[in-house]
Amino acid sequence: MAESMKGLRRSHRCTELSNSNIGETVTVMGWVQKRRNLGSLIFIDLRDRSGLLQIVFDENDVKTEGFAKAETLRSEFVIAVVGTVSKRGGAINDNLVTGDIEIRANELRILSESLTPPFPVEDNIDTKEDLRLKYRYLDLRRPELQSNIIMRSKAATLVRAFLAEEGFLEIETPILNKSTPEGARDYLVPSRVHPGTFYALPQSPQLFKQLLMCSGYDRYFQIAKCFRDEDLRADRQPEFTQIDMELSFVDVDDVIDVNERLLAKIFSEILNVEVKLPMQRMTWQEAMDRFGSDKPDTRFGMELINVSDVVKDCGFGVFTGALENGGSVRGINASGQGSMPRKKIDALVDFAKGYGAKGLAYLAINEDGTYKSSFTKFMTEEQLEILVKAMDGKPGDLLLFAADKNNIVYSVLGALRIELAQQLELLDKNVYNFLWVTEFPLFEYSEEQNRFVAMHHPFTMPMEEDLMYLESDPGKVRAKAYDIVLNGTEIGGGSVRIFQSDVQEKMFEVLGFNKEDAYDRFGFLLDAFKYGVPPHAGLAYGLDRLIMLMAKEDSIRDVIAFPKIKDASCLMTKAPDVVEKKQLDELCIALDLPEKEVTKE
RNA sequence: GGCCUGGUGGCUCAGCUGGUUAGAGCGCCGCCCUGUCACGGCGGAGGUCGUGGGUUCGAACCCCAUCCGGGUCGCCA
Repeated sequence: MAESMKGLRRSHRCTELSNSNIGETVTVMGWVQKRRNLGSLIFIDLRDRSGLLQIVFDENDVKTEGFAKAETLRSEFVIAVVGTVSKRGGAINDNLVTGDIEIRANELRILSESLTPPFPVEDNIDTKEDLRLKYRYLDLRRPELQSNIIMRSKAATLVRAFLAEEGFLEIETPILNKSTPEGARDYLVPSRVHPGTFYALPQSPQLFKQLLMCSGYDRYFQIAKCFRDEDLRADRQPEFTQIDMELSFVDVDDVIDVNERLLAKIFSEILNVEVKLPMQRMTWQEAMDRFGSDKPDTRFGMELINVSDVVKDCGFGVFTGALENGGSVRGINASGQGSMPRKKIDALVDFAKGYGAKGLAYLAINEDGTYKSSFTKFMTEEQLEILVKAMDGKPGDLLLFAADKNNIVYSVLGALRIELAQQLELLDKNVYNFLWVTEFPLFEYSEEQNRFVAMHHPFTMPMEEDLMYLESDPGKVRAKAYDIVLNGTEIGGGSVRIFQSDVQEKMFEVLGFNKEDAYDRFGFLLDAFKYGVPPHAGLAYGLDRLIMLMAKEDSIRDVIAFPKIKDASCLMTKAPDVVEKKQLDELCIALDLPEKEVTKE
């Protein structure tokens, strides 16, 4: 019995009304949040994206028929109400923006009825996420998600306005692309016109934005959808959004400068947080040495301390063995945690093993200055004392040590540091610590592939002073690459690009591509570089992660309208799904599946 | 692919070492109620304990398998 809204026009959103409108006749439309039926007086909280507004139905105002209709109202019905803005007849509700007014209804129309929703449409973190995602359209009605989505929209608008002001042009790049060899797995799209061939969805607009620089567009940006067919995480979705930009005739500092001002603008306008500029910077090596991470969370201390020199002659084989294998021994001081129960320490040891450690050595300093430790018996009193001193250990502290190859030590202690901070509740979501991490290594060695691979991507410019090592000692070469880190999350990254073909060719050599391979894959870019290419550099943000942190959420799913679950499927639409055989035939695709039948006739 | 964790009315949970009829709050339905806003009062409905198998006199609970979520490692240039 849905009614028409014919003849009515919404005059205000719920919270656009205030006591300055008292006496006015208005028309409001929205969803029934809640009804309170007192018998011959019915209160409704009306909800729209702006908030809540109380409607009161009194038979004297709304007539017998209208009142009877009001009695049938239930949660999530969509209604239109014509009535008079009035001062509240009862007490003021301080919890509502509109808590001092109400609408006395003269006319009610039920525009749409609703089933009882499967979960309450209110801020409520308890409902299981799979249910919320199955009914995402209801979940999205909740104020928390509405405010996240609205914040996201505001941020996008600000980005566009700011970058336009700075002379950037917004240019779209193709979604149907050529598959790239390195990097993440591509999502593939079969070509009907060219059977047996596939487009790839973009992992980022990287090559196109470089070409735009070649074409003279100077300063480009795009709020771009990107796709990577890899496993999901709380902060990783198979499709996500980048704020992507590229600039010509610039170097590292130019990119950093414009982006610091962009971030400051967004945080100021949306969160009213004033970001101090310039932001802190740190080289990759310093970040690893101090925090065991290339995206350090600088909201708390507990920094790594290298004690390799202190323990090099001790009797503890775990320590000396690691050093003999070219590794290191490092520790963190969980100050004040010396009385941590054995069970909890054991859990930390298990945690460390999850990151590749063979174990985790600990030393608790009791309040009386004595030690409780997993390795005291291997070291002399004097050696222990020097170690404790190196760690700045005080009574009541807990020292944790990892001994292994450097990359394992870094990753174990880096992760442990975050884990402890979480346990100790040291992470304040109201604090925003920005950090630029610079001078990343150009390559990392892949044990699996037995060769160097690009840490950022193969078009990243080496630092001038390291160019001489490009062939002789690639592992030593640092890149003009930078990440922007916020509270331990990488929210963006970029680099200065190679624009000289001889450097680019050397780069490909180190990566193990021969000239033909390189041309086959990136020939269009290499050719473009032959016709006049400006020095250029760029950066891309993960918009989802940025908004997640601004909204103080723990998952990017809470800032994406229609996210996918862990297995990359959508609980609401059931994508991905099988397709009709006819569609496959047209694409000349035959399936060769392990088991299940997958095609519906 | 590995590890950790969860699945009990619509929702959120409790349910002891395996023991009688599986409970609570909220929600839902009906009746009453003129100032509620966590409205109130009275009454009521609603459960294959994710699924399949096993152990047992007896299984929500133990075992095996499996399905569905979440976190994480690998992976993500």
